[in-house]
Amino acid sequence: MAASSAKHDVFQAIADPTRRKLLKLLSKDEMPVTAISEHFPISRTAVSKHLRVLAEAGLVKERKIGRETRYKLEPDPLFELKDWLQYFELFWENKLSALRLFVESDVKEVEPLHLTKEKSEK
Amino acid sequence: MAASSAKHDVFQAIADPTRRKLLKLLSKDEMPVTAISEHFPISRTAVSKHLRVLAEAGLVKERKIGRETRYKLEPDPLFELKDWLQYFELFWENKLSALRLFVESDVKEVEPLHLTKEKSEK
DNA sequence: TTTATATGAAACCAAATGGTTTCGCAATCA
DNA sequence: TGATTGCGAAACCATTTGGTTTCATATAAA
Repeated sequence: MAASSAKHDVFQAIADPTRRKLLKLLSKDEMPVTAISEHFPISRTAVSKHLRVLAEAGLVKERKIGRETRYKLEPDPLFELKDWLQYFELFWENKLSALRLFVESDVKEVEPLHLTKEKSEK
Repeated sequence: MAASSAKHDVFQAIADPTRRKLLKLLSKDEMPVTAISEHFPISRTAVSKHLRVLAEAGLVKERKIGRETRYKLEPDPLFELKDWLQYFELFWENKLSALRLFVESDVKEVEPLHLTKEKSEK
């Protein structure tokens, strides 16, 4: 199951900014194509093609209702991305550890990259 | 800082499987181009081009040593990806919550989105 | 039954992408 | 001083990508 065999994988699907915007939009509501396209400066057909790419990657699900097709987010495939990222998290954590050491050891300020705070530890 | 202005952003950089493999490889060691290319079925020049894309996205850092150029992973830009993902995590967590509720309350009409079978009844 | 709406399919196009081969140039080795 | 190695730049190529416009079809509304 979840045989993401298709020609479009998640990584490729989210590479395009329009498609990323589509995903956000469809996370809020299930929407028909025409309504969706109103949020974009490109043609309805172009949006439709993006939607197909997303569908092939399993990121949206379509449902026909009368003459319209409604699309909605299907977030599951993003797990793959999360998994992939996880591996690298290891490395930035190492960096953060190094940074923490550095900060603790004295010296001035170091623009904490991203961390809110926490890990004051000890 | 981190003004990811360049023409290649992280999302696009990781869209290509070869580049993803490159990132993993370079997470282990800093390596010169020729050594790197030995891990790939494509030409050294092609690898070099991929490396440039990654560099533009800030995902690798190059260092010249004598006649060779060594590349290593620079994981920071992946934060952007993580942030982006985080938004959607909300949704799959909701799904899990919904699922939990469903299972707990054993109602039938909810149409378990993705799970083909299992826990369909009680 | 006509007419209008919603959408996908097709054909087409320019630009980007992922490759290749050839070439030039610095840096090291004999 | 050559000769060799490591690498990027350039030119080139086929395919993919992100768009467009036009057309066909199914459903809904008059």
